[in-house]
Amino acid sequence: MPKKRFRSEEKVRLFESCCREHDLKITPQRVAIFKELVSTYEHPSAVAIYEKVKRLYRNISLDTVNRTLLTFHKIGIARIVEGSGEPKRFDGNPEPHHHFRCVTCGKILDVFSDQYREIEVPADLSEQCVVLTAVVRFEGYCDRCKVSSE
Amino acid sequence: MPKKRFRSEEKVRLFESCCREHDLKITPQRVAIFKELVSTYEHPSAVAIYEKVKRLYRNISLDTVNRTLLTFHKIGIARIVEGSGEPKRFDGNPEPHHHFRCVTCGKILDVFSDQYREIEVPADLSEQCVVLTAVVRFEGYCDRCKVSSE
DNA sequence: ATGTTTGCAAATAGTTTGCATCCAG
DNA sequence: CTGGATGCAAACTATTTGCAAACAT
Repeated sequence: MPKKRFRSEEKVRLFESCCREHDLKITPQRVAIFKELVSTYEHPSAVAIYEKVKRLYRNISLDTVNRTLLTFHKIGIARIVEGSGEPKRFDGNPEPHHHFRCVTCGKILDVFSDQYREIEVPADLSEQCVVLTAVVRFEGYCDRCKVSSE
Repeated sequence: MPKKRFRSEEKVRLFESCCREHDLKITPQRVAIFKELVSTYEHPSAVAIYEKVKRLYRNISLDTVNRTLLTFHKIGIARIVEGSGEPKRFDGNPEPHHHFRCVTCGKILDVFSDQYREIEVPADLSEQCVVLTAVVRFEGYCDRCKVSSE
């Protein structure tokens, strides 16, 4: 039996106990979506996962995939790495700086920090790609929202 | 006359020469949108700018604001700091790591780098906010797309 | 003069919501 | 059994596109 399969089954067991912790039912759809999510490095969209999972579960709906991924995000199993769902936000400040984003209210703060004035690009990345920008992105609760999150 | 006004007019002159460089016509709408963009730290959305500019130009359309901001982004005057327009993308890898995003094809690469294993949160930020995550976000052209961009 | 820019309307894409049915616990 | 989960349809939001009229150069 290939090593990969062992790893995957182990992950699924961890996933299932995580579901129980959060009072989420372990449905075949959720398991399938989870397996798909952790078996790729492609940072898939909901549609991409939907296409793959549909092979096994012919009549799964895209909505279920969407809802499930958001649920995974809520309980910390998945991260959203692109597309916040919020409308585009613009910044006209040309000075190099970084950003903090409040996950509750969406407020964006500028972070001017000497420690990150110049971000060094890892060698193996700059060998592969043309890197134009490098920004540190902090997320959390802003001064207003942190109170209600305690 | 307040200092702010001088600064603003100086910026507008720079803006106008930038427009000429890129063969863009200097329209009152563009100037108004530019002024609004550079006079705020709120990282406004197109709608937010639209609301403000509408006070001066009663019948400006939201589409113009949208198109103008995208144009600004294209010529390097504005940065998009939230909402790529792309659909949400998910990552099931729990290991701390960073991301590179290709601005052309949208591909996202994982960046595992020792230099940024633990990102230090600037003191003045952590005093204000509860910081949950800190990620370096690189952008540029991936190995495939860099060829056509040369 | 002329070609870009604008404003309007319609189309599109991604996501969310409401609701009846279904199924895991 | 029973409440949460699912699938379907419809609603909603942000954004984009097509086009005629208006305007900067």
